[in-house]
Order: sequence, then structure tokens, then C-alpha cells
Amino acid sequence: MRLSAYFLPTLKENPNEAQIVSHRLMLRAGMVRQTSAGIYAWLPLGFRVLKKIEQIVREEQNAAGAQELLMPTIQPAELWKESGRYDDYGKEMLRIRDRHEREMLFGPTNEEMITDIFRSAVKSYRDLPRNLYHIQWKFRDEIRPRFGVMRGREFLMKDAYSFDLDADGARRSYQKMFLAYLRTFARLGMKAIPMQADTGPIGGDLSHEFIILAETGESGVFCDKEWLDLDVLASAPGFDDDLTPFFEKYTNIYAATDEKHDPATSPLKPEELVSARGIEVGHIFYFGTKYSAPLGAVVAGPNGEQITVEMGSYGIGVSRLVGAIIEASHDDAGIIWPDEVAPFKVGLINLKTGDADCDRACDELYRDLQAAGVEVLYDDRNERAGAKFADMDLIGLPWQLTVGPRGLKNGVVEMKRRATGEREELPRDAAFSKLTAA
RNA sequence: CGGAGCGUAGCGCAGUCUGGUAGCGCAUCUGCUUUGGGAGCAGAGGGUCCCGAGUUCGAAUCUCGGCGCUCCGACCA
Repeated sequence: MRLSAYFLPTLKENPNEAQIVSHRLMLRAGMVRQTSAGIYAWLPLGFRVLKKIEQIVREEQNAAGAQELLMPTIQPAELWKESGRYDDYGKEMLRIRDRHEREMLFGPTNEEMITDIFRSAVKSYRDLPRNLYHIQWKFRDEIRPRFGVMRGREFLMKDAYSFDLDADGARRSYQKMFLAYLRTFARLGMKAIPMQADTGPIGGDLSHEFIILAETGESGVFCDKEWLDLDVLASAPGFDDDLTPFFEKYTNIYAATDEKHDPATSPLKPEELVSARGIEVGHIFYFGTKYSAPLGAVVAGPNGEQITVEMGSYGIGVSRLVGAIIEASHDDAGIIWPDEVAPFKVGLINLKTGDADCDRACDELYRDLQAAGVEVLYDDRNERAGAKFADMDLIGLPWQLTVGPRGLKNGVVEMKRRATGEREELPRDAAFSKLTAA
């Protein structure tokens, strides 16, 4: 993409409305624009990141055996009356009436709807287990939206729902999602720690929150320092293996939110304990028949008996993750995207547009990198060097490739790694092979 | 929902106390000069001063009502 043609309204100054760093940087980097409190429009750069995260989440869900579908944002109130949550959910639920005065709502979650879909289609134990998920916008009318996209009212969430014949099966489904979550967050370049959690209004007796460590996180967390060195992707079993040893290993390493942590009863010596801050980005629940019973999600068992299915639900805050990743990965100059979610891999900076040599070298690099499948944002604007460097640091692409008249005279271009600030001058072809290999 | 603050050009702000018809920096546009870390000079455009009602010869400024946004607290992917 040529920056001269890209819709990227960056800001030099901090908008007054944004206080925390991820919100400020998202506005300054031209990723989002607020349209009302807690509701955001995603501009092209932000949208690319959102889609990258979504795709990683999707790949891991699919690998774990979950199947993607898509349910609507608007739901009929009747389903929620059946489960009893229409009255329980309170003002957080946005209620709507259509032109026929039917009661509708903008879905804050989809347990009722997925259970309805399931019960109408599945009648036999032979069709279990199933895990269905979608990635869809939700609305919760928060009392006080804040922190930009991290506590928006409208937000993009991946929510999966498992259906099993019995508690053992449900536990297996839960463990698969547990593994998928650890893999997902590791692939996003984040350290996410599962913590025993309250089950909240959804209910149930087995639940974990996944919390990303970030200095500016909203809740305090305590954990075994062993967490900091764990490499999930290296040690993870396959989804079809027996997951119990893995699950037990990871749930036995100490981790607790500050509400649950009690220094008096902590099993860890002070030197083993890490105190940090974190952001909740995922939450998984096993809740048995809480919805299948009232909604009548029942299948015939091997002996013809009626079995109420065991369910769990598994959420990941996709739009929240955009903010959370920035909270965990930025510096004074701007965002530092982990490679896997970066909106572009390389920012190509033409230091002197209009100069025949610079233009030719940049045009060729741009063309060749794209042909090699590398996502490039090419700054071909007629701006000063300083402005280009500042914008490139702000939007945080992993690699910056700078082409200027001075370097070209010596046959070199400059490559900078955004995360470390390391720069290297090297011949054009060497830079090209590094970027296509990395 | 309780407490606090803000609303003036795309962004950041001054002007409000003490009423006289709107200004600064950045951004934008034009020209010239510049060009390796947010350039210089000259010129230009851009405003329902959040909305409504009132007071007044006259309201960004005073009064009343409303709306929006932010922050702190109780709640949450």
C-alpha cells in the first residue's frame, strides 16, 4: 500500500478524550475513531490488526475442533425469557422494539441462541460432542465505558459453545479450549496466564480467566515467576492427545488476581512470587445444564433415555485484544506490533521522493517485496524525513526499510527493527532476502 | 448510578470572572527556499463558540433547562 493513497489520519497531538496509552496511540495512529461513548469505527489500519487477531483466533479454534458459524447481533427476547436471563441481565442489555412492537435485544452473548440452534437440530448422542463458535459484535451497555476499545460497549468477541453427553466429555472440551487459548495468546506474542475465576452471571463451577500481563493493566495479579519463562507453543500437546497432564500442570502453577490472592496463605516464597498487572482477554466456563435444562437441549442416549447436554462457553475479546496488545507493547514513540498481528510487516521509507534514484530503488523494492508476499506500507509522500520516521515509529510496523540518497551512493539501505531500535546498513538485495526470510 | 471536570476551526488550547460581535500553536491550501528524526519565509481558506429558552441596545461570556464527552468510585470479554 502506498501511504500517499492510504486513509491513515495520524495525529501529532494527543486527543483530549483519551487518557490511557493504548487509546491515545490508537487514535494518534489513525486506527479507530470514536462515534459515541464506548463505540468505535475501525479505520483501515486498525481494521487490519483486528482481522489479523481474528484470524489467529480462528485458526486455533478450528485446530481444536470447533466449527465456525455466524449468529445475528439482534436476538428475540423470547429466548432470554426461556432461560430466565431476560430479567436477570439488567440494564447492561440493550433492549429494542421493532416496528411490530416485538421485544428484541442486541446480543451481549449467545448461550440462548446457540442452545436453541442446537436443540432444534441435534437429537442423538451419536452427534456429540460438538463445539460451535462465531466471531461477532456484541453490545453491553456498560455503566461506564472507558479505556478505549478495552472497555467498549460494542465489542468484537469470539464465543464458542461446547455440547457434550456427560461431565467427562465436557471436561475434555474444556481442556481443549484451555489449550487453544494458551496457544492463541502465545501466537499473538502475548504472555497470558490462566487464573481461577468467579463464574459471574453465567454460572457454573469450572472457569478460568486469561490475563495478559501489562504494566498498565487494570487489575493486580500475583503469580509464580515460573510463568514468565514458560514456552507454551514448545511444550503443548496435540489437541487429540490426553490433555489432562497438561491441564493439571498449567492449572497448578500459582496465579491469582489480587481479589483472590492472600499473602498469608500463598504457597509461594516471596522470591518466587511475581506481582504484576494484567488485562483480562479471555474467559472460559463449564456450566453443565444451566441453559440446556431450561431450554430443553436434550438428546437420546444409547438406551433411548433422554440426556440433557452438558455445556461450556469460551470467550475471547478480539477488539479488546487490540488495545491490550498495545498496552503490553509500546514505547514513547508509539506502538510496537508483535510480528503476527502487525498491520504491515515492513514500512518502506523513501527519504527523498522526486529523486530519480530513490524513487526507482523504492518502487522496485515495493514491487518485489509485494511479489514475494511481504505486506509493505510504502511511504512515498512528499514529507520531510522526520515526519516519516515519526509516523512510522507511531504506527509500529516491525521493520522499517529506509532508502535515501546518501545510502544509495554507497549501495546500501537501512533496516531498522522497531522493537529494539537496532539499525543496520546493508545492500538492497541483502535487506530484501532478510525481509522475505524473516 | 454517586462525585468531579470539560464542550470555542481537523487536533491542542486562550478568551468566560469584569457582556461590545472571536484568537494562538499545530494541521490544511498556494508560492518560493529547504530535505537523514515532526523545516523556514510569504500569503490564503476554514467557526451553528454543544443545543434551546431567557436577560440585555448587544451574549462565547450572565440565568435556566437539556445534550454530549472525560476522569474517580461500585460492575465487566
